[in-house]
Amino acid sequence: MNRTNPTPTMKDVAAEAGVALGTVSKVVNGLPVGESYRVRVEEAIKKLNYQVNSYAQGLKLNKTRTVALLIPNTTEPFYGSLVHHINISLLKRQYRMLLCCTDLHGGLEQEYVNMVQQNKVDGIIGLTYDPNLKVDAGTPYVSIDRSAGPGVPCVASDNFAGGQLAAEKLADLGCRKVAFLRTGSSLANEPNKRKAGFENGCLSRKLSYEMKIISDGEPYEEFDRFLISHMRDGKLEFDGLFCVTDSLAYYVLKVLRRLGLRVPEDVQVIGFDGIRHLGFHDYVCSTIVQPVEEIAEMCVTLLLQENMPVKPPLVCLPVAYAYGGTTAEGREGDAPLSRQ
Amino acid sequence: MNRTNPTPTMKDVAAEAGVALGTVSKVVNGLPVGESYRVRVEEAIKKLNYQVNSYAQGLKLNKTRTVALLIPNTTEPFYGSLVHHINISLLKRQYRMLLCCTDLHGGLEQEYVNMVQQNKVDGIIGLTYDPNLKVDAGTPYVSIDRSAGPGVPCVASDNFAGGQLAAEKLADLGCRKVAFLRTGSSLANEPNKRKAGFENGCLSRKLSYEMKIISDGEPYEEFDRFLISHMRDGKLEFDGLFCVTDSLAYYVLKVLRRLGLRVPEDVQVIGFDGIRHLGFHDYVCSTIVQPVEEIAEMCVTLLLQENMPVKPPLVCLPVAYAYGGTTAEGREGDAPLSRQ
DNA sequence: TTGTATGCGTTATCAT
DNA sequence: ATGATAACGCATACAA
Repeated sequence: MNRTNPTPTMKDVAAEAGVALGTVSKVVNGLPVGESYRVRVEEAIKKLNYQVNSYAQGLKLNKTRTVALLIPNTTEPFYGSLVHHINISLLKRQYRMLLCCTDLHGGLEQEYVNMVQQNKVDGIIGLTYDPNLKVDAGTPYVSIDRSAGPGVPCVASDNFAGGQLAAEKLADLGCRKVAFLRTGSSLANEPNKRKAGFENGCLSRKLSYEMKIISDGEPYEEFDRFLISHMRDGKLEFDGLFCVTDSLAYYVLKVLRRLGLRVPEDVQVIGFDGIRHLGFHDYVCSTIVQPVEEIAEMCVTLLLQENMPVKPPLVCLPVAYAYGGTTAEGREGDAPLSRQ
Repeated sequence: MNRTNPTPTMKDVAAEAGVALGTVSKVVNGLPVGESYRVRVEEAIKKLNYQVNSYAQGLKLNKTRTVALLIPNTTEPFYGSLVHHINISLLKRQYRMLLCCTDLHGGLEQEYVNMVQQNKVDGIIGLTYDPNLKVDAGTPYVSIDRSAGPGVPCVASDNFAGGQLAAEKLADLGCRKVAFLRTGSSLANEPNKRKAGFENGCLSRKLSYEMKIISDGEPYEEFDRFLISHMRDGKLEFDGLFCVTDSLAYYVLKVLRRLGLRVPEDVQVIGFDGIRHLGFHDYVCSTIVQPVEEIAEMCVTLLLQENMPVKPPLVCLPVAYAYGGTTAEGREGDAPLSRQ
């Protein structure tokens, strides 16, 4: 009544309750305090609608309950899904999440790291492409899909096993001659292991295979040319294709359609990621599904885990095959989900 | 050298440079200071790798350069796109963004509002569904797609015009009898105006139309039944469909295919949102495109605009039609973009 | 068990 | 123009 304080502080609460400042702090933090005091303080808190100022708290404790997530964007489904699940894992633990989309211009990643470090985040989770990103040693850091140096855990799907699984599936489904199609970043990261896993699977199943790998700048049309060059009398030499992502598979499916090839009758296609159309409809294609939720949870767990003498340098989470209409397989096992 | 301070403070910089604390502050904040002092301070900053502690700054200034974004999720493409562009608009202005995905359980929206208010954000942008969400009067707030009471600007696409445009397009493309299919939240929001706009367009073009509107809990199969009930000898009574979202259009396209109907030959379909497959491939369908980037920019501008005596209660941004393969139209004008 | 006093790192007000 | 000092809101060590 005496003053019209817009946002009440602990001092106001103390005055209102007629107790000392420290007592209020203890009540707020759940420390033992006399019953009668506790009640009075809680009443005052309710009455004034008091909330602790997390900036004052953060300054004092040097802990902010805030984590930054660095990711290229939230428009591509895999990233969007990752962001979503990391956000939920964090919120579950009462942690706030600072989002930094990095792909507007290259080289911005370091800038964001600096920015969030200055903001005193308690940790950083990053899916980044800057090979020599420097994050302060004092800031806990977990990297997704890319090893970021010693001491920094990397969380990823088991990409090697996924590639192998793709080869095995194609073999099981009757393929004799397959191809691996890849595009993407040329720097060392976990998804690159899909290729090695696929090769390994092909070899162990005696599957004859070829590779078409284009690098970042090159146009997707290279794949058109590759496929056309492997056509004989309107038939494709391959009866199975493994695309490094569902996104690429989507493109390739369009090319195949244009070439008059039927999927899966003429050629079977397996992608990677486990993307669903529009977020929750059916799969884009038969695919190796990344365990996005588990990746999210693992990142958060590793990041926030205290007193861990040594953190695992690389955590690979199991992938699974899912039928998505572009393989011969019927619906046993993993049926494609659609809304409802 | 004397002490191994993990993170240097202004005091350390002052000591290093041999100047007073206040001088350092001025240099950091770009206030006028003697040239020789400035140089010495800047050198010390570089040497110690000093960064201002934004928590101390936030406490002092009661400004945090942080905005919270409340959104259902980042897995559905429209939301993902919105998050992305808002993030970019904010980062451009050196603002940080706190992300809160709200759809894990209902009713959590209020909890997040409290949480971020306590975190002293400078503002909140929300795409929310809680009809009686209470945000502190002191916290600037901008709502997307839903009016959130007096004094709170609402930013949305021009949904009415979009609905009308859809009807006009269908009429232009030769449709005689069309239907509007809708599902979604029953509470008052801007997207609901798509229906009124569509009706208006139909009336002005003398298009005969019907509506099929199902509410939140009901299964999508209601649309199957609706369409089947309007079949005559294997032909659909409608030659045009307007779906309230691209997501619904995607579902409906599958139903139509199952029913043996060709799109766009037998029936043309227009959706709403302007979603692209996997984020950057072609459109899901011919569609009314929401200007997501402009919505994002408008939200941020309105939110951060100071000294605005009165903020606009409702801002409607122009939509556009885009060809996406499910209408008769050729590729003139808005061709469907695909990678490359 | 409760109250008091100090300091977290910064900005801003005031003398100098 | 520069330097000392108080205050932002909170937690905590210490005194009562």
